[in-house]
Amino acid sequence: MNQAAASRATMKDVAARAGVGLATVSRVVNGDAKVSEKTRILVDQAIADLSFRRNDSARLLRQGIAASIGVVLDDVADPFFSTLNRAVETQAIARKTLSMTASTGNDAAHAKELIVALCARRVDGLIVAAPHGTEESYLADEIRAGTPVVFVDRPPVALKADAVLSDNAGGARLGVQHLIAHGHRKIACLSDGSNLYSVRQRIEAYRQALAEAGIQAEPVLEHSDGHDGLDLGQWLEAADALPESDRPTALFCTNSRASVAVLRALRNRSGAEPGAPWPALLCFDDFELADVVQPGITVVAQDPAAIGAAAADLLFRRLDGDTGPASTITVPTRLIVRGSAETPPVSGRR
Amino acid sequence: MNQAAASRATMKDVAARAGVGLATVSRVVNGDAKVSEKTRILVDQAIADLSFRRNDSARLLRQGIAASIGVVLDDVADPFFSTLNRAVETQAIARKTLSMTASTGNDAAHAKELIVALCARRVDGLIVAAPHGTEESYLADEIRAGTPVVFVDRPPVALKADAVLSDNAGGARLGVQHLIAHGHRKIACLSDGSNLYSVRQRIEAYRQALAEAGIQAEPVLEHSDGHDGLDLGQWLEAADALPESDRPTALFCTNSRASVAVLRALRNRSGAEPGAPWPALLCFDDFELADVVQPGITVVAQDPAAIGAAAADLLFRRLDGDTGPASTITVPTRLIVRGSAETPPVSGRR
DNA sequence: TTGTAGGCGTTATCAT
DNA sequence: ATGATAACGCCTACAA
Repeated sequence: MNQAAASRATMKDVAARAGVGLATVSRVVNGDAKVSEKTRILVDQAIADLSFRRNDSARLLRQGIAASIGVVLDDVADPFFSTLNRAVETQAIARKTLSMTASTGNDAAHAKELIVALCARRVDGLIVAAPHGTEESYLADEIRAGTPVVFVDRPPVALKADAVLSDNAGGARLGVQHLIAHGHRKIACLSDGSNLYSVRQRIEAYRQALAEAGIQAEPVLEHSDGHDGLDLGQWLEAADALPESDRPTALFCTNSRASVAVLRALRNRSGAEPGAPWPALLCFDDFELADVVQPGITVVAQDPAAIGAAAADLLFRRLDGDTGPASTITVPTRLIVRGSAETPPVSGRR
Repeated sequence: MNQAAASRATMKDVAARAGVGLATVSRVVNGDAKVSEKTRILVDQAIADLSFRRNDSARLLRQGIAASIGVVLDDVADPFFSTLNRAVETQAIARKTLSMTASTGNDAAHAKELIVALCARRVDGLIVAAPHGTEESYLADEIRAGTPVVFVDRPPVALKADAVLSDNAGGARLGVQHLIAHGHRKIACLSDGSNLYSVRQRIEAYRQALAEAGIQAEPVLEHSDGHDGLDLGQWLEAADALPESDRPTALFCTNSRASVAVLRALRNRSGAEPGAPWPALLCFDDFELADVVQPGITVVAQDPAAIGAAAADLLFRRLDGDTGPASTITVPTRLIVRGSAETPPVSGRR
């Protein structure tokens, strides 16, 4: 019965069984017009008998393409990147292209290994969120060698290449202005991941928005991981202990990790009764259940699906032969008002 | 300068430039011992000059392996599957194996296309969450042809193959018992995705737990999508309108989509003041911020990372030649108490 | 319409 | 130690 467990039948086998030439089998398999009905049936029978399936790896090697792309992201389990990844995958599948995904863990050395491995497989192209500290020279080599690369979430630093980014500056600015419009002047800026390009952009925009509104920036109100030896919870405790006139009345979280940390800390505020008032809160990056938390969290939402789709578009355009200059696409962000940021500046007694 | 933009250098090119034979280049590239220092330097130089990089696709074709696996899941953007995916990827990378992921959207026909495409690429093996309605015959063919398949999240129905599952029954049973232990007898069972194997298992366990406790199952208290024409919000409204003696005092959500819907509905309960009491709530499947919502949501947590790791383990064991009988691994679930389920049965007046 | 032969970029088996 | 040469499984002129 199941005689062959190890190796699959090849076209040669099919040709032999059908008593025809190799090329004829190829023609049948590819639906090539010129083959007589008689031999087609013969071949189809042999194919069925041997349950032959064309080996696409061999086919693609011969044709010099891979019909697959590499997708290199910080972490495919992260909601932002997984959504981006899904959008890329959808575009790819529509073009009969498979995607090989790999997570860098934000480690530049690991990223390099992955990218090199992908290029060694001769993927048709690459979509990359390059970790901080990536030496781009090897990427430049790959691009020159003919593997187009589209950067996502962070632009290349010393490289002219396509990129798709969130409107970090615009979004952050809008968010901070929103807080200012609601009367806040003491606005803290909280970050976890301050070596990330996107986060740095947002912090910069925060400062600028303050300046534009004629508000003096105060370093005490800025907290980034690893900059003052405190974690976010400790920082909030310290802020609570500030004299009322210095205490922040609003919190701007520049990324979701900071947001989650802040939400947890606020939730567990020592000695607070359940309904104690929160400072105004505005988070960059939307998250599931942001509308369910009490109060609903106002956010500047990114659109990871749009980023992924745009990146795939760009990449496939290159694969289709577009040799135009490198372009950078900025994907808009959106302010979603849910209540947490629309409170007046009363410094919540804790 | 950049003369070659189109095609990369091949070993043949390197051999020519170094003035050596093809085989020698191969030896150098692979660090094969027997090659003189002199020629090695020569070849290395040529490699550098041409910035040659071995084409792994060709190499792997020759060696008859793919060094890559296929990962077919409902949706790589779903938190459960993306975490599972990440775990698989980690194991794969450790074995110098790349993973090609593909999302089925829970569509059996699409899943088949993806799997067939993956097998045509001759992936070494497959990790699959098969959509409901999958005809398994073609999978059986692939397995017979030598591509091992490990099922995740749902077992094969008419197939003897490896599988890694959550302890759906045990977890659901534990959860319902927890509610019962807190005095509840009117426990609703809410599902969104009732054609999913896992959800069906949980519903079944819910019924059994009730029966074991001597509680009469009441169909009115069970709601599944598409079974009564109501969405979850409407169902909750209807439940609120029930006479107090029939009204559920506790809610058991069998999956995260139901959980989210319920959380939203409870949050927006018509005419409820912010602090209005909730019924006891217990959700199957953990989620980010489950501890931040007020009250914290008690859940039966799954361990998608463990599932992914176990599946990869199983698959690689097969690839290493294990021909033992198919095994099914059940990954334990864990009850995480956070407050939402530990309230006595007072039917919250809305 | 059909078959033969050469090649895609490697590796593996022979000799030398 | 090194080099031809034949595979791997397929596609594609070119012939027949």
